Parts: sequence; C-alpha cells; structure tokens
Amino acid sequence: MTTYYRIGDVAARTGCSPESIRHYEKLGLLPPPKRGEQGYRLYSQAALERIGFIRHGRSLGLDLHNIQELLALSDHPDTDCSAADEIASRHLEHLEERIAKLQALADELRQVVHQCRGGKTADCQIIQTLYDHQSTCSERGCGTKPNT
Amino acid sequence: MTTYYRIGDVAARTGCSPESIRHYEKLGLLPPPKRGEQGYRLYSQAALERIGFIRHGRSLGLDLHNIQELLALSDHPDTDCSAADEIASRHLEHLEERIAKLQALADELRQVVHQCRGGKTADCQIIQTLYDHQSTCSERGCGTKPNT
DNA sequence: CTAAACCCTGTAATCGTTACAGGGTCAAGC
DNA sequence: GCTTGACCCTGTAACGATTACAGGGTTTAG
Repeated sequence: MTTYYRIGDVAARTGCSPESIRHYEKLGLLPPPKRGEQGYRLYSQAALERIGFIRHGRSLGLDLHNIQELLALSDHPDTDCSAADEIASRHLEHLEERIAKLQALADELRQVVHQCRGGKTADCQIIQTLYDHQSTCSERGCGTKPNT
Repeated sequence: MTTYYRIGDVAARTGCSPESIRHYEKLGLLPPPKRGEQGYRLYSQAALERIGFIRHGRSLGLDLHNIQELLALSDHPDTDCSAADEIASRHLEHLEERIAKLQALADELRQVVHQCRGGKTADCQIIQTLYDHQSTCSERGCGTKPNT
C-alpha cells in the first residue's frame, strides 16, 4: 500500500531537480531506489524525506560531504550525536568567517564605488585602486586567497 | 634595459601561481608574453602590474569576466569610466545580498548548534531540524536555491 | 655528472548543478 | 494507426577558478 513516486513527482514535491536526485544517488547519499517495469526510478515516502533532508542541508550551505556524514549519523540512531554537533558548529564557524571576509570586501568596495562619475578611465579611482596593491590591502592579510 | 621575469619569479612577486598566470593568458586577460630562447615566458614590469590588478580584483571577489572588462576599460584611457563604476556597484550589491543570506543561514544554524549535547542521534535536534522542512525555512523564501 | 628545481603543453580533477545527446516508453488527440 | 509531447533512461560535458597531474625538456648547484 506504500505509494511510490517517479522522479519527476519527487522533483515537484521536493524542489530538487531530477538531475540532482540522480546525482545524489550516484554519490551514495540516496540508496538505489526501486525500479518500475521500464526501469523508471520509484521513490518511497522515506526517500522523499531523505531528499528533503539533503535540500535543507544544502540550503543551509552545508556541502554534500557533510550532509552525507549527517545522513550516516541519522541512519544509526544509537550513536552519539556529538559528531552532528561538530559538523554544524564547524560549518557555523566557516559561515562566520566568510561573512566577516565578505563584509571587509564590501567595505573596501564601498570606498571606491561612485568615485569616478563622468571621468575618463585614465583617472578612474576604481581602476587606480585595483592597480595599487598597497592601498587597502597590505594592512590586513587580504592579499592571499580570493574569497568567495 | 627593461628587466624580464620568468613565470616563477612573477609567481613569487605577485602571489599568483604559475598555473593561474598561464590560465589568465589562455583566457585573454594577459597578452602572450615574450619568450626566451627555450620558450620560457618572460614578463615585463607592466605585465607584473597587470597580474597584480587581476589578483586584487579577485581578492575583492570579482570574477574573471568582470576583471577582464575592467582591464579592457583600463586599456582605453579615453573611454568613459562609468562602466567601471557599474561593475563595482553591481558587485557590491551582490556582496551585500550574499552577506545577508549567509547571515540568515548563520542565525538559523546558531539556533540548532549545541542543542544535542551527549544525546543519541535519534533525538538529535540538528538532524531533526534538517528532516523538518517547515520549521525554519518556509517563512522566508529560503527553500529555493542553495546559497554559497 | 647527476639530482633538484625550474619550464613547457595538455588534460583531468575539484564542487554542485545544469544541459545536453541519443535513446526508450507512454499518454492523449488526429 | 500514427504522431506529438511529456516523461524516463544513461553517459558525458559544461559552468568558474584553481590545482594537480603526466610526460617531456632545461638549467643550476652540488
């Protein structure tokens, strides 16, 4: 009596494209689903929830590797859950670091934006700033890695 | 009398790996450099500054496409520089959007982190939250795209 | 004279997702 | 019947920026 959904239905219900669902399966985040007569994938309600889990994790910015670890924990209800806490805490730290970096970049950009109204590029403050390494960059440790 | 640098020297001076330098050349951000007798690339001071421009742009989070446009503007000093302002402003907006999104994610994560000290994963608040779509997600428009 | 440290080219990996190509299956409408 | 469109399948390549090879040549220091 359990209902099964084809991949298109699942996509519509979860907001996760069929391509991504197949991708998750290939990566091992989803178990190989039942197959219908023509080889179509058939998903149970439990699979739907697992996909929801993945999407929610992604929407939080977790990478698929972390999500896989969380799913593995979830698959073993008797294990200690401090590992889950670890993953979430670590990700939160990453987020906070990234926010701080982006904030610094935005501050830097704000200083140059709108400095060149109507001028020629020869005098453009933005372009000058990009050519000038020392100006805003050397004080902080910002010259190392491009920050996404 | 102009000094020329080999790619390794340039890498050391600019903090840009040789691979990236060759990559920028292939993409057309850098003109094909002079070549020494053995085919080694030889870079002028001007090329060094151009690479510095690229790196600084990257460190601000600009993508290579935008940087290429800025370089093109810089190569034509007589053109109007409002296009540069456009690019910088647009990027600043993107940054601010991303900061806001990451901020929201961090807030959401903070609510679940450290909720499961010492428990079993069966009761883990973090994992529960991920399974539970409606909890924190539906109010805002956060269920759509994963945010980097 | 040999080993390390360079340089070259070209290709493939990373991450998550999307977009194809090339093919099969099934429904409704003519 | 037969076509059209909407599905599904597999496998591969694209995106962006960087890194890591493989497989080869050159220079330099010991």
